[in-house]
Amino acid sequence: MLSGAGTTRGTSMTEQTAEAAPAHRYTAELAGEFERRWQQHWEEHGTFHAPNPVGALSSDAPLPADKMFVQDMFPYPSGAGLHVGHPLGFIGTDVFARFHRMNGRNVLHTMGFDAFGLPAEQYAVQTGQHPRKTTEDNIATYLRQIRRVGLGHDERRRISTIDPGYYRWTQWIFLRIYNSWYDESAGRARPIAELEAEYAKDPSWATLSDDERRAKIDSRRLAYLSEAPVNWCPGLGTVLSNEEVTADGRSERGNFPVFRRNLRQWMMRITAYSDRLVDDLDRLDWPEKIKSMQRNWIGRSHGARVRFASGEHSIEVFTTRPDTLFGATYLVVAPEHPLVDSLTADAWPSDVDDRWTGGAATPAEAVAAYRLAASRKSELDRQENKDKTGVFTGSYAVNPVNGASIPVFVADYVLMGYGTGAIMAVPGQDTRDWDFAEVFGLPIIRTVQPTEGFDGKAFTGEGPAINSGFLDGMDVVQAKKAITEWLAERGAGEGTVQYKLRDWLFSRQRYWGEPFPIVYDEHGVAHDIPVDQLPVELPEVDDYSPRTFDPNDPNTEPSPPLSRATEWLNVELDLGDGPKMYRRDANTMPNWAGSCWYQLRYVDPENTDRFVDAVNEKYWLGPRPEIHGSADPGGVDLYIGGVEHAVLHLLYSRFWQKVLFDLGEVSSDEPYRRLFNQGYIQAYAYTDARGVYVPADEVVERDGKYFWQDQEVNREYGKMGKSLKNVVTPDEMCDNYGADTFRLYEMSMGPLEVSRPWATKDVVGAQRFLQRLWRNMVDEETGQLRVSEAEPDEATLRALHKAIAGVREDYAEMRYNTAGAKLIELNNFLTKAGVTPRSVAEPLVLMLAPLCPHIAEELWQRLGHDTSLAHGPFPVADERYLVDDTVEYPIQVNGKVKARITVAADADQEQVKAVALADAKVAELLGGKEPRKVIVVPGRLVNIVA
RNA sequence: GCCCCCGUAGCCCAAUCAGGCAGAGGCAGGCCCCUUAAAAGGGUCAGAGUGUCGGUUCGAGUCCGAUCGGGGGCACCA
Repeated sequence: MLSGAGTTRGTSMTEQTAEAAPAHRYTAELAGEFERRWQQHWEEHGTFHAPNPVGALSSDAPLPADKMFVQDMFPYPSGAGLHVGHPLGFIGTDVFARFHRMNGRNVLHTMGFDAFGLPAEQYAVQTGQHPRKTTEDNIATYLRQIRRVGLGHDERRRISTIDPGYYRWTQWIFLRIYNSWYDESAGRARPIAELEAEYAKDPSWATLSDDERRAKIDSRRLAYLSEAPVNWCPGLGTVLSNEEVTADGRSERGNFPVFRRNLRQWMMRITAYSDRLVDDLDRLDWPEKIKSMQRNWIGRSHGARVRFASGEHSIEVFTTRPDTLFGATYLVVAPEHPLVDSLTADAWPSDVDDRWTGGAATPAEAVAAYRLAASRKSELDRQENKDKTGVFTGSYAVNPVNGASIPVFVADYVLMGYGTGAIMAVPGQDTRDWDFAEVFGLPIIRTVQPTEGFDGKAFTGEGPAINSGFLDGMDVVQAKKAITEWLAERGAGEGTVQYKLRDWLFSRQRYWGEPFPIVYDEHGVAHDIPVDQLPVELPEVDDYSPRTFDPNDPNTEPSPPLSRATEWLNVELDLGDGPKMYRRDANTMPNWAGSCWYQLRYVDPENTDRFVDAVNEKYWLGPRPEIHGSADPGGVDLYIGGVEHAVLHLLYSRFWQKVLFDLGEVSSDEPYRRLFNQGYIQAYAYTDARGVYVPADEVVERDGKYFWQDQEVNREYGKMGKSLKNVVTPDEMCDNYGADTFRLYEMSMGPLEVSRPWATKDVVGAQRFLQRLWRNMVDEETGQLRVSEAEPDEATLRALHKAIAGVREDYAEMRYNTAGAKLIELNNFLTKAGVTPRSVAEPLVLMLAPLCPHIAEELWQRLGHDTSLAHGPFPVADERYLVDDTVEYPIQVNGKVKARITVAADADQEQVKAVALADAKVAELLGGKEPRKVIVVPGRLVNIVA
């Protein structure tokens, strides 16, 4: 037994049962015995091997008529092992995969490991054990745990991102991206060589120096080095992507402060794909929640840039509401805006409002003080304190639409990182501007007629334009169009689209990641490693840690561990102009790199010539418009995982897929056609009076209160975790109940997408069902089969076919909880009947197989079949038994059920009505009067309105 | 502050898409059988009018509008 927690009682009870129970009862021991046997059988027979059309994994036998690619989100092999929450989605995909496999599909279902990552590296830093060793040990544990659950994986397709044979191709894809540029006019990525060829057509190209040409090319690459503000996290010793930084400016992992620093780092030009990443969401069968999170993150907004003259300068603002231009009563620029210094006037105007000066004698003093204060505010301060602050620059700008002179302010409610870092403030239609205008006593002009009865401040709704000259009377959409055209004609602005999405920071200062396939020459110029020299393998090092610093000290520099591996770092290579010394890139790729393309490697894991063979890729992942409609992007048929990767993995992966698609490397332009988010298994945890967690399995409930060792404890609801002392493991469940019981229980707890509390005491219900089903087919005393060869009666056939029809539909719709209930119902029918006809037992076993494959295989074999049921057949309902001869109608009088009648199923509405009115109880209630109305709902009920 | 999802027996959930008898299934509970005893055995019984208010309808758990409670996402993004 792996874990001692919570198993003492269970084990002794199991042993006791085993002693007392009939020899052939379906107990945890018996289940465990044949579960191990069937797991071995499947492995030895390659039961779940899905043949490829071509290559190493192809087969001589003809391919099945249809395919199905089912995938779980790439697990990280944590050292803590699995708890019962982890396999929930895995079982969900397994049931789906098994159902479709039984229906004759060629089903690809496997699982590999996203194995680079911080925990193994941190463990290595503490213990000196190589992260590869830690990771491989964890993978072995993980595989042992999932094997016990009976997942039908094609184990030939197991991959791991840390294998050089895998990350060779991760590096190869990086180079493909590096050697590409985005052609805006074509709307797709193209090889960088084609850009160079286009540049070369221009005679001036030849006049440029090598360095100038290189710089021009490099600035267009989809993977590029950039000296730009990045998220520097001293506590982790690495930089982070925007997606890895929480809204309050801390690292998602470790919760350390993150600072903006200018550093030279690798970036991925994901912004080139902003529009396609938004637009193509419409072509995906994904939960709306995830789509809206991605839309939100990309943050596309349509608007206009407008230029306001201020002295010799021009201040460009971005607005989504150009229609409100007549109501712009002041401008605001961000404290970091490059024009701030030149806009700052020498002296205040004589009539300056006291509120505008910040108490300073000159604008320069006021602005300097304000900028200093703003720079000291953390992201968190800026967010939490929404009181409007700012100072007047002393300058005025001209509103291009009416020539009005309006003051220019510096205020930190305008962010340099979005739009142009400057806004036109329209307090009448914007709450933030209204708040600011109130504090500073600025004029407010309404330019949209508020709806009647509106008594709020800023009006952000729709309405006709007012106080807006030639726009008056237009609705918002018309006015936007008209003013945008007006501005464009005068060169004062133009329509534009703005995004929140930023390029993806792609380098990390860690050891345990993919090295970059890049070297630098003596001039610091980057060169890519020739493809035939990949992979660039990680060197052995003595010290795995990056330098970490005081988490609160932003004035520190990243120092990656690979920069100390000097022998590896400095390398002699022949890159086409003879052997020369180069210096390797000491950064590694972020954890997300390996998971950006793993579905492609699952398809062709052993291919050494290509990352995936084109024929295999098209077969498993290609678009299938004939089935999914003309807009079908292709991709994995069902992808199940948690919602936490909504804007990380799922966005990055889509981006890589699109680049590879543009370059002609793959046939689908989306990686995951259908996405499904499973819920989480949650658990109760208990704390004592000191707030210390106590073992959850030792807590007892009395009168709605909870006690541990006779002291009352406080109940919390949430995650399962070691520190919360409430972990339940799949190993315990397999030991105490068997894997099939565990699978059935997890799938029966509720719909897959819903989070639910774990309740070990409820698991017995699933076991009892399997016990009864077993007993209906196998004699508990002798172990002999006890099915009847006699033909079942009509009622039994009706129960069977009703179950078949319902269960089939439930599996197809992933309603496993109701599928399980229907199987229990059918089994209860057999229990009551006291006899199990073979012609019912066999379909029942087959229908049980996706949920509980081991017991189903065992019974199938005992029923006399010598091949696995993994490939079906799955029963098909006979329509004959789905329609009843007679129907019982409840009779409502004024909406309340008062009587029941039974009529022939083919009776028409008039006949049903006649029988209903003739019913004695109904006649009595009507008292001889004519009903006002009689409603007959065919097959359902009759309602009489008296 | 804005947006999304969810509130059904003591508990987990069906029925909500397409309005038509509130119950498929499980846990816990009562009773009976089996057992020297026990149960993770067998059988059987009971239990809520669907968070609240209002509307539409012959008829509402289901549709619409409020409101309360829980969960999640976004948040000075112009």
